[in-house]
Amino acid sequence: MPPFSPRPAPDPPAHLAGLNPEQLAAVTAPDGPLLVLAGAGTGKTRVLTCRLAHLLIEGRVRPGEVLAVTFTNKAAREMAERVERLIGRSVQGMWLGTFHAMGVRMLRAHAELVGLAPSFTILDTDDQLRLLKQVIQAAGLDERRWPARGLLALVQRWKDKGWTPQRVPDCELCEFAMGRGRELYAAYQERLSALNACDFGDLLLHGLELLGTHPELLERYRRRFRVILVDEYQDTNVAQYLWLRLLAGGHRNITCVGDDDQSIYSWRGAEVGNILRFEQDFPGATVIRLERNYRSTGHILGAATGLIAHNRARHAKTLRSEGEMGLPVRVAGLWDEEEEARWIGQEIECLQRHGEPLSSIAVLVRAGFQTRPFEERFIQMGLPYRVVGGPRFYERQEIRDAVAYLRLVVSPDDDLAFERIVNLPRRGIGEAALKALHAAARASGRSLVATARALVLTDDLPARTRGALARFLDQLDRWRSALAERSPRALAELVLEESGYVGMWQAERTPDAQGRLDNLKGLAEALEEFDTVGAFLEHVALVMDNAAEAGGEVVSVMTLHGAKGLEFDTVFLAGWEEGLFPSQRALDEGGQQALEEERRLAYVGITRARRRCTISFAANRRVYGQWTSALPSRFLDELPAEHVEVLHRSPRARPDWELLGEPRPDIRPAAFRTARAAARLIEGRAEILASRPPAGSRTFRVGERIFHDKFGYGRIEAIDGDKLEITFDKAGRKKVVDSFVEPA
DNA sequence: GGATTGTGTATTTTT
DNA sequence: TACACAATCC
Repeated sequence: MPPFSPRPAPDPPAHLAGLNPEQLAAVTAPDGPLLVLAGAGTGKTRVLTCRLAHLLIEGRVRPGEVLAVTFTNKAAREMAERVERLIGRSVQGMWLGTFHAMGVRMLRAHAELVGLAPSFTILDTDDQLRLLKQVIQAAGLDERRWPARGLLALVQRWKDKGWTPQRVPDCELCEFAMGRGRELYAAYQERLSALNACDFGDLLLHGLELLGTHPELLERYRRRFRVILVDEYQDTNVAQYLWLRLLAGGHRNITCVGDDDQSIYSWRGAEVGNILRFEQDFPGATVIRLERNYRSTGHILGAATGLIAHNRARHAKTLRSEGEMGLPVRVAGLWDEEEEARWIGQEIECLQRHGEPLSSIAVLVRAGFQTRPFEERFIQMGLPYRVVGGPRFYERQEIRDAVAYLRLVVSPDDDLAFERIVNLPRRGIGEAALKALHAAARASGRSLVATARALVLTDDLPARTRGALARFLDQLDRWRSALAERSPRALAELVLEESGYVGMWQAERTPDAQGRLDNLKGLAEALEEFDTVGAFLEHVALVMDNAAEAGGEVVSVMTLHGAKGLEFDTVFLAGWEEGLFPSQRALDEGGQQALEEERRLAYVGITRARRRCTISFAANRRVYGQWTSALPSRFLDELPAEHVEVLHRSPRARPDWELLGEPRPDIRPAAFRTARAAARLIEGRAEILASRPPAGSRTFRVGERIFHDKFGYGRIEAIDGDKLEITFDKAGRKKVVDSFVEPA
């Protein structure tokens, strides 16, 4: 060993190792307001978790003094895990979770201050709709003209803005039921508190009311939460923003991390303005930009930044790639959605054959219904896939029913749960009986179950109904007494079995009945993890998680919204057509703002890709069963040409061939596994081989007669570049791209 | 009280 | 096209 070795620079503490200078600055920033503008793939989550860990390790704050909020349970879980790994102990005592989870926690502690009992229930969407429907009926309005759905959307929007009924400005009122919106909203709130219930919006709205009207309480929480951290700040709505501002108002130790370019939830109340205005809200705030992207290759990043540069309302950021340029973003035009699915399926098979894991591949679409052609094709091919974010476990009908049973057993006065399942399975307690019950309940001011107990002792109901109701109440009592004796799981099994609910599905002969029974079994299993049924119900209300999150060797198919926060080596962005993406709705109603949000969505999509990004559009698409033609999305024109390769429909259906390793003979395309599938594949190939020549290769004249595969014969009315306006003999006037048209 | 026909309407979605 | 819901009939 040499006698004198130069003293090595002290290693940074383990939790700070590997951070770049900007990240380090954000992590170690002093107290006070801090905004971290973190572009896509710049290590946003890492900075947030490291900062929290750093503050704890340095002893600047104790776990019990931290409030850390996220938007999803998944993000909260991830954050907890990562912080625990960094600090080497549990985050016990910390307030770490979603806005809503933190809201309930606060509200349970002070429920009586907003007129609720601490055991209040949290309603799901179904309950809300049922309640609103009742409110609309009670107001004597025509339910068809003023549907509960519309009122729900409106009330939700108002709550997102932090408005109680009194605070709704007059100008908002013309929208619903000739200005009666506020009155209906107020009636709904009254019903909620009569039921000792809250909807999701209330979890924050009540909290806001609580802190706003009880200064001593606010002071207490301000002292308690010495440090506040917020993830995805661009997604906060006004209520959440006000809540944070109240809590951070004293010490102003608030760190917000977000990216205005990834704000895609304005339709759910998110206000990009919150992040754009941070420096005004917290004067003297430190703003740190993270602009080094570690995720995507140069071409992908170039395409994404070039696209987003078309937006005006944004914090200017310049994302830089650290790595190689990689492959340009490919753009492919296909004939219709089926061909699009076929082509992408084939591309994926090719990747798979060259050793790419399917789990590193995703197909992203604008709207849920677009997953269908992909599912059909992938099933046909035998390509393993998963639609991520479809109907969520706890939103399934059978699960909600089962949960309603449990709710009713735990709290007999839960009217909404009662209504949901009194006659499910059929017990002969129909609409008429329910109506009578309702009337009596209103008169006595008691719950439906309590009213029913009284009513079965009288002659007010027909004997048959009375018997049925009495039997049901009896069962309820038995289940309730079993509550103390049995484990949550055993209780659920008892209730679902004895009520005949399981039997109802067993008797059903529809193909999905077995799936529902499996789900019920899954529910029972989920109950194992809870000590009490009550704890489980709280979990269900707050954590509408996707079950089966566990990955496998499958391709992910999901919406662009669902893909936020995820990344894949290979991404296919399908359906880039005017009217679909950007969506018609955004185009029609939202003006510039909505268009910019669609563009941000496109930006989110492209930046999900690490190495390969392919965008496709179809010339024809079935919309509500009608064939419609569409033009390529304007976003395609906005991609900088130097980062894009337009694929012409050539026989070379072999993407990225040279960049990938040698074909692995042991992985055969799935389609070759069966002879029938092979035949289909050949069919698919043949179509691509025989496809029309590339756009612009043929010239047309106005007035020329043409033929179009889907619309038949027609006459060219106008020409705009490669777009033709054609009056079809059968299908009417349409705009189509010239490559899909041939001379008659 | 329950089955059947007809009508209307369709993004994005976490909690 | 598909599905959910409401009015209608038995």
